Amino acid sequence: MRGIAHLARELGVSTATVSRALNGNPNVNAATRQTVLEAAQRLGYAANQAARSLAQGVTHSVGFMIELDQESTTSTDYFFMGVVEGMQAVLAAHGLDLLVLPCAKSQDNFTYLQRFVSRGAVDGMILAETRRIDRRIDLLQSSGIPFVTLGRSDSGSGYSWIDLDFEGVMATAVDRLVQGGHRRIAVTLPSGDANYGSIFAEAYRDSLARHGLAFDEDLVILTRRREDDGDAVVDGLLDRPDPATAIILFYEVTAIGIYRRLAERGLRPGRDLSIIGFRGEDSVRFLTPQVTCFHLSLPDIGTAAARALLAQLPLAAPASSSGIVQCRVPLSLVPGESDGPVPAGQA
Amino acid sequence: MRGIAHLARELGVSTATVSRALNGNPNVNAATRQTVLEAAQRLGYAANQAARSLAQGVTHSVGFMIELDQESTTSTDYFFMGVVEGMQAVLAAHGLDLLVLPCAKSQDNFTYLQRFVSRGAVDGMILAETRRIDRRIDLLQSSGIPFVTLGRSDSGSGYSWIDLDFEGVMATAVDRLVQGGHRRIAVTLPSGDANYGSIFAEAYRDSLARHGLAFDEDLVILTRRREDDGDAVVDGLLDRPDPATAIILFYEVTAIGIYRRLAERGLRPGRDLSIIGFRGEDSVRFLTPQVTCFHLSLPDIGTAAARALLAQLPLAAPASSSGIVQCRVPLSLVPGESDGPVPAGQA
DNA sequence: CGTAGTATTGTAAGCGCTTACAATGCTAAG
DNA sequence: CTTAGCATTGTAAGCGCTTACAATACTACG
Repeated sequence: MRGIAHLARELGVSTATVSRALNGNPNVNAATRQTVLEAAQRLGYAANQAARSLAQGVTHSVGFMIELDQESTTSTDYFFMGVVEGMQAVLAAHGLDLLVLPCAKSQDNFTYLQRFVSRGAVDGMILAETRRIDRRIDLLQSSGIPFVTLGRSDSGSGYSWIDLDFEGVMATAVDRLVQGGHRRIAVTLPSGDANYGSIFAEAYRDSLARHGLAFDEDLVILTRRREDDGDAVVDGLLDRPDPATAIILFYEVTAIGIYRRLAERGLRPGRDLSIIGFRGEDSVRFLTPQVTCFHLSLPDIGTAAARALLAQLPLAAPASSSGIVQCRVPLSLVPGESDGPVPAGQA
Repeated sequence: MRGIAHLARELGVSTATVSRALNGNPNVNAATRQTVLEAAQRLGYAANQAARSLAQGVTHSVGFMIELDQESTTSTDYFFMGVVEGMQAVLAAHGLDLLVLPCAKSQDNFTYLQRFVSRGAVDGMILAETRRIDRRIDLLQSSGIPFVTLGRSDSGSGYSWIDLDFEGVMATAVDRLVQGGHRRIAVTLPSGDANYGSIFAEAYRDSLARHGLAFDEDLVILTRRREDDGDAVVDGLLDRPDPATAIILFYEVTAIGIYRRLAERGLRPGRDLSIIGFRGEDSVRFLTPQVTCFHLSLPDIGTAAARALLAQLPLAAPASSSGIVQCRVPLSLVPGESDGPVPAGQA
């Protein structure tokens, strides 16, 4: 606690020797190192972080910037923990600390990020909830600090990102439904300005097009991440001359409301309306029939992001090509009974 | 980006003046300050964090240590974001940065904490998931760093903590049930070693005792935070000579499984089994009949913790008595229809 | 025995910023 | 006209650590 000088004096060596011993510098007598390490342990000494950073010009920590949104607080939550877990594991293995930096939705996320970056508080950054147009990316690129984003963006160019394979998910889902004879396939999209909303929407149109199905904007419904929205979805899709026979949910939790509403109307999921959820969530596990959905390992996202960042850090990176990683993490389909072929005699 | 010296040279003043201007030191000519601030803005200058910390001996940041647990990931969940939101708001208002520090369950949380503390990486600490015996508290106390815990512990003494008013919750719940004629009141408790489990259990026994009800350990059931456990709960409580007529749930999500199982047995929540949940959770909102439960503002917990910490920091703390805050945040009962009087003709 | 070469340690110069203290230029009182 | 007193600015000494470079002590060799 009293600094390296204290420890050095105690041992009768110079601070340089202590520093070298502690940092694994090879130019130290093995015996000396041993002594120093023991003494450090005994006296509970740990190098002052600020001093180290200042002297080395490196912080040994990376930031993960997340946004706090009172509204969708519970949604980010689950996603968050799993991802952080993966990141933490990888970074820790490389001697890096992960600092989760929460930015209130109410404050300017650009300024918030800028503070940490320009102050040199972290060696690298990971961003979440990327927007289609996201100034933060330009900021990071121009500042030259290594970074990775969770989610693609149209801003910046040639930077590393990790994203979900929304295209693959959508293609698989639509293929499956079309296979079952569905031609009126609806979709729910997230309200909000994160880029994944747009991507999911595009993938939807593309997939329909591939099968020669017309796009009908009446089959597109914006939802929040709440079960309540199910009523509107069901009534909106079925009470029309050309009702939808299937729906793909961005927020799987919507299934709860849909199931309830269907039950009220005496209808059954998988027969009267085929439902495919996007991302297997605990809160939907108990529904009967089981929701057909796509699964995903949250920690894997985190490790992927962390690795992508490591590739850019001046650590043991053996000149790994460009160092840029752009990866769409695939999700696997977990068949349930919430979807099925169009009943004979229906459109 | 190029340091305060660069800025100073650019302006033809000394670094001291620049520093003073930037830090709001009153001994600077107003005009000079203006010039400096403008130049800093224009050149995108921001003081190096490490250098500041080293010179000032203060980091202007506080850590919030959380534990990542793949298993119970969903438990910490929902809790996290809301609480962080409150903390962040209060701390930011005082010019402090909040660093969320995730510790993998697999690694030693004591060592993890120690690193950040002894390195002087933060000015203060907030701990979550306090254990009944928690060495981290002793560590923090002996290190002298200001800290607050979310949850009580038997370790340490005279430190600040914020916790939920489990006692109040339990008393209210039991009172309400007894009022309805219940005398066989069961409870579910969290498995795991966090202290709140023990506290909830004690409060349960105390409340029963207050009403002269005997404690029966058969009425105590350990659950995880999953809806599945409902089956065991229902069958275990009802299939016995002296069945329980009511149950208080630590994890409200258990209600989902209970409802399902009751339905399978042709029974109805609120009539055949009274249910009171502990903490209103989104995932249970959709159940019918609505679960009677206790509500809580997550951000309030966060702000309370942050304030308790601020009281210990050498900021604008006007000698606030001892600076120690120990507070049990009350929860409000939100009546639903999942509980009711014991039907006539029953035990 | 002298010397180049190697292993180990010490010396001291920063890293970029803050801040006590000294210095300067004024203003206003004597 | 002098000088005490205030406002403003500059000078320079660290903060605790790392690291280039110098110094020292050995070892092995010719």
